[in-house]
Amino acid sequence: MPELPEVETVARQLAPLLAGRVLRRIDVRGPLLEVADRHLARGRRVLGVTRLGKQVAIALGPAGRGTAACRLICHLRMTGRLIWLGPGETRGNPRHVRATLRFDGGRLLFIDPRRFGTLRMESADAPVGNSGTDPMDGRFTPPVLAGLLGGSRQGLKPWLLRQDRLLGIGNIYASEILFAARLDPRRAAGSLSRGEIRRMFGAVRSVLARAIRHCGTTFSDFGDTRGRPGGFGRLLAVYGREGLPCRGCGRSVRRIVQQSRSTFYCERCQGPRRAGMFVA
DNA sequence: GGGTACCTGAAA
DNA sequence: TTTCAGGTACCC
Repeated sequence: MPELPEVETVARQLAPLLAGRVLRRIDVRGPLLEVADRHLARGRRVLGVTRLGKQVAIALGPAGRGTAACRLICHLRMTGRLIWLGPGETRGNPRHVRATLRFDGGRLLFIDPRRFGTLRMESADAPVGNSGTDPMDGRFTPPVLAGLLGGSRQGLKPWLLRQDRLLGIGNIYASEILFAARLDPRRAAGSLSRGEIRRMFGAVRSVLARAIRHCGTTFSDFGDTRGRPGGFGRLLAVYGREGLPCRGCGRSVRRIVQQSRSTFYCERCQGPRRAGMFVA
């Protein structure tokens, strides 16, 4: 589930649950986190929980005099989930628990069936990886987007998945953003006009912001005792809607494959502009 | 650039 | 049984 809106939701929900708590111990199953790093985490207080790209960052204070602050970075990849359990609380017998972070007054379960997810410890001043621009950051503007698109000949949809350009966009929101921007996913990323870049900028912001407001597209709770999916799923315009009528024009939504991954779009709404073209 | 691999489970 | 899945590292 985790693209930017889902990870943002997780971080926002975790922040008030974890802030101020002391991390007592981390138990792992498998090679998720080195013994030395697990030891390093003990006894530290949580300063905050934020999103870094698609990752959840748990900032930890120093462990004593002369020690530096650090942070735990969790990447959920495809199937990772973070579930908070208060004192004595249980959730049946959860399968695929890869790590348990034990705090005063509760524990955080890292559940990940496919085991693609990662957990690592780094120093608080480590540079944020992959160097892409966060599209929800105020420094992201249409000229910045224009610079990132540069002269790229890559298709727009594969381009949107690149974490060294924009952070946090994945396969669902890439299709949704291009539908909102009325841009063909196969267009070369570097071929957009200034007006099209403005449209794309607006779509990136509005689609992600709306998905965040609806707590993402699908995922089970945590913090909340009931399993509750994100509310954005029913608002998807094209993703997962192959053959269904486009919400804009009614024509059936197409699915194509780009770089071995599904792309959904509407040929009419995202086709070449007709205005200004010669008519036969 | 694009294809494949990583791993498991759900759905076709 | 086969295919597909919200991510990304690594191969040519």
